[in-house]
Amino acid sequence: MNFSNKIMNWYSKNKRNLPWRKTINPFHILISELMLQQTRVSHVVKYYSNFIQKFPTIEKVAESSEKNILKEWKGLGYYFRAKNLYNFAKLIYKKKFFPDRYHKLIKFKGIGPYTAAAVSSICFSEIVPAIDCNVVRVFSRYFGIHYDISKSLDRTNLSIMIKKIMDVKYPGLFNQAIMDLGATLCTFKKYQCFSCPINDFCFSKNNNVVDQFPKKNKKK
DNA sequence: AAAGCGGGGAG
DNA sequence: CTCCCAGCTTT
Repeated sequence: MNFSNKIMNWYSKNKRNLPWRKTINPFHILISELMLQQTRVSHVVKYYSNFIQKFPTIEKVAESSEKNILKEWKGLGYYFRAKNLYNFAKLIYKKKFFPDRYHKLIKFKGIGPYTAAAVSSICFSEIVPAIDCNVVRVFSRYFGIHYDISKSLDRTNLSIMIKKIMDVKYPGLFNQAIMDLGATLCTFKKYQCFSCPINDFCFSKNNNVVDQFPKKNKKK
């Protein structure tokens, strides 16, 4: 089995049961990804279902007020995300066409490289890696990348590497599989290499240096 | 390249 | 207490 087969096989058996995984409605997926920016999954779960129940469609959001959107966001933090979501809904409501490619999505305020890749791969099967801190951690350990790849330029290089090994038929599932691996087994601390599906060719596991990755530049 | 933006959880 | 988490925008 190649890298992708191992990941996809593991994911099909071990994926977490999360509410936004029951749909490929692009607006719902976008809401989940906006909520998940720098926010833990367990925290988002409480808000996501509540939000889409109150605002199930783009129309409902667009016809609401910013104040009411913010009310649903209360406690989640990073409140500009809610404002960006509201502005996005109003724009799309007028255009009546949901942006279905990475290069279209990333033009909207609040949608960066990660979120554009997540939505376009999950909802529209675009072959583009979604790189969040889980993905950075997994691949910096797997490849043994000896420098800080959290910066934008280096993420472009990482993206090219991932594109070569990702599942081309189910890029959205592949992206989520890597993130799940980073969230459940390849965690920051207390990682569980013994049950990892890709531990055979993992650089840091084979060299016993998992705790040294990912590399971080010292700040301040 | 670095600050600012939130709140919560783990150690 | 510090660091981190399904990041992005602005300076």
